[in-house]
Amino acid sequence: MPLNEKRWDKAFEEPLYKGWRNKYPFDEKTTLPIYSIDTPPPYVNSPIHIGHAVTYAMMDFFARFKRMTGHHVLFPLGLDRNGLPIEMAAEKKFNMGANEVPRKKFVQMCNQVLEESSEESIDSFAKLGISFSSWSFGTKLGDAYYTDSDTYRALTQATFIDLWNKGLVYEEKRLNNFCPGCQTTIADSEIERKEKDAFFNHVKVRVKETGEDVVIATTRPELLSTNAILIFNPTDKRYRHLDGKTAITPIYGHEVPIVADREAAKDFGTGIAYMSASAGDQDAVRFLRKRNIKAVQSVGEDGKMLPITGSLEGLTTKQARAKIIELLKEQGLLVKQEKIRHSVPICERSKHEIEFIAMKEYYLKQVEFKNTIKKLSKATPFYAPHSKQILNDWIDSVTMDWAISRRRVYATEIPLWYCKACSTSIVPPPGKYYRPWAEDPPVKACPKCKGKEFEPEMRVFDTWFDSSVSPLYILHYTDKPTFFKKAYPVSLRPQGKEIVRTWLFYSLLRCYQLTDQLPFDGVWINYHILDENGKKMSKSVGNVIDPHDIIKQYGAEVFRLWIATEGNITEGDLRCSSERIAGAGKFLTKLWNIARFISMFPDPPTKKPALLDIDTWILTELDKRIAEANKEFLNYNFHQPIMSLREFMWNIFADHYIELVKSRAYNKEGTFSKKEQEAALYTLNHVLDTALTAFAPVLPFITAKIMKDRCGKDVHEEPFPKQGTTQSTLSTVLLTTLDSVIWQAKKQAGKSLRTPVTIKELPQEIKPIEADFRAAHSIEGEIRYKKMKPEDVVISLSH
RNA sequence: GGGCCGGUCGUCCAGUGGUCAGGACGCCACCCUUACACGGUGGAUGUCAGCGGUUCGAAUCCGCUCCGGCCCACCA
Repeated sequence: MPLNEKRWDKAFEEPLYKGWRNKYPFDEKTTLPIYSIDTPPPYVNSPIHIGHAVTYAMMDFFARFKRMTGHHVLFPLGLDRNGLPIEMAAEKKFNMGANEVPRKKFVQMCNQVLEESSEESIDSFAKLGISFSSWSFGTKLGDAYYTDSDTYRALTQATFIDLWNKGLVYEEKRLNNFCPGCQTTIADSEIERKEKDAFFNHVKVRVKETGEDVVIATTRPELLSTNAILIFNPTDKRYRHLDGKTAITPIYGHEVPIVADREAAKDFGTGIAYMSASAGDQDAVRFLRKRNIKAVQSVGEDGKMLPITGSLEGLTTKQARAKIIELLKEQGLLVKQEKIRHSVPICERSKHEIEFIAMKEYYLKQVEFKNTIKKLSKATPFYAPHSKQILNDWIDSVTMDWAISRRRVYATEIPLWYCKACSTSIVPPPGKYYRPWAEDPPVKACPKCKGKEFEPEMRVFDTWFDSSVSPLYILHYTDKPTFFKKAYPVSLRPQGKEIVRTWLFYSLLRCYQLTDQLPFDGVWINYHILDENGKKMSKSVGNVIDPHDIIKQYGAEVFRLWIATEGNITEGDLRCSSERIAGAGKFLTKLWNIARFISMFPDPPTKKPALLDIDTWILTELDKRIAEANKEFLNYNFHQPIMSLREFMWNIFADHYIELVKSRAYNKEGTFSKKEQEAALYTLNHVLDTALTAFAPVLPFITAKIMKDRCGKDVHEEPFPKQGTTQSTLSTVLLTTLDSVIWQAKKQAGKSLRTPVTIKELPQEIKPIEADFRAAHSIEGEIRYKKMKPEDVVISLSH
């Protein structure tokens, strides 16, 4: 059946993607090998950005390819709805703090925000033609899921209970990263750094034994009350004589030791520094742990100074800093204030400066698993391989266990109660979703002291504690153990490089702790989409490209083709410009017209006819590309094979083969036999069908439409083409050069390409295809064949 | 300070030892040749960041340097 429309139109996409919405459900009873993708649930609160669009489209390449190679694909859609961003959105919307309203009310407020923002983001995915297993939210295998659903939270809690019972969780009071903005402890991985202006305050300190003054430099003078030690570098001659002496803390008069320590930098500040037991930064935290100095809190959980700081009590750290500077000035102890720029730790979400406060938190053991995770990392293939380094670097830098408890509201509750009488922890049985703050404990009396009064745990989990069990969630770890056993590990974990230290690391840790196995068969790491100038896209800069607009303007298919042709996102960042996306679309028109041309001829014979040499030649060329696609698609490399197929279709198949066999396909003058004509028709159709099938994972729309309109078949039900066995000896370079030489000769003479020519001698390789060649170039007269280069062919124009 | 990625025509990217270094977009010229002017044919444009080394031969391998981007560790 001939194609009617003159060119590909993005309007063709809508009925197609609508038709795919329920086309690829997951059947747990499948006998096919299972291929599962642990999709990264995007956060609902913000619309899908271009990076999501690109990476999800690529996951769709993988899913469609795997289906065509005989796999049953689990490709779930998930949305992440836990955590701070939702709380912050709710606080903003209702202009109320989370702590100002009853918990129940605040959870309702969060739910309302979620209600309003959830569905919109899915729309872009649908338009992109993503073949998710399901688009409806539910609890069946393959269903779309929310990370805050009761089922998901029940799984998170069940895994906590398991780890608790295995003795991998403990509670301890330690200096922790505390974000005054979020009012909660946060993990090291949630800390960013920011350059800030500050004053380096040079302060005199009296040495007790010698009576001399040394000058220390500090950016945090408000922590002087908890001064624990003065340090200088052992190689520093200026201070060597002070080793083992005693310093008297200014203002407070406490006596502290002076010691030599390698961590003191000779050339920084004055070379001698004080270390506060309340820790001014992460480095100090580590130092205190090393020297076994007991942490003393000087800043309260509300960010205000505690009584230990004397006259600073009740002030914020900022006010306290100003006040103590005044006090030091009054006493003549402030030598000078030097303006410096230094980096301070800030919370990656609220951007507040981190305070280090001693609080009791739950920890999950991870330090003792470092070597194990290193091994898991080693055993897991990464695409691209060099991305593994990001993970290994992070593993090496882990020095403390993971603080998993958070003092927030909209997240999975820690499922614990405590006996009021004897403080025994009450752990419920796994399998249900528990909200201790709203429910009674699972026991009537404390198993230890028979007490009947209980205190609920109010804290929640770090959201990565939820996300890190996504492989277990999508394969139904707890409720379908038989299926889980068959399908685990997940086939592929695709994710961004920026969450290697969180999502990937924690997933490996937790899934291993729970299952004693590698969670993934492979990890695919994507880099980022930058704007056309190579800058990171951000709302404040205003260089954000919305995938919605791209799809609206160019269509999803153009966008998908651009993704495959622009470069390789597993190798490095890619730049995105709408001009280049538009340029990619030209090939769709070309492909459409190739198909339209071929579709205008009568149907080819169903049985393969005897082919002419030139037919075998094009099949051989096609085979090379099919072989490459089969090999590279397996390694998640779509860029090269698609470029190569595109080049083949345009510059070899259309430009040379089609031009050369056109006359035979029409056979208007009866120059060719019916069999020969059929051979051309067969080859034209066969190449087209094969190429369309090979393009189908990347270009699902146009290939489906062409296939359907021409012969009623669904290209996505076809098996991926296998490499054929055709062997042709005809040289592609020779043939294309020769075409070119003749076209050029006609052009230079200002003649039409149909102008008859006489060519007395041609390279001998052309002899087997003489009839096609003669017809294509309108060659008249006798031709002799000999060994020669195509460039040396003499063309004489007949008229 | 450590790590990763990159530095190839005006622009964006391929190319990981072997003939004149490819493509796309853009540019120039000619052509509406009955699938396609979102096309065709042809053309211009590059000391492949720099220096040194390995090799018969290097954009490609090794070393150093410089320049971008990102991550980590950082300085009281």
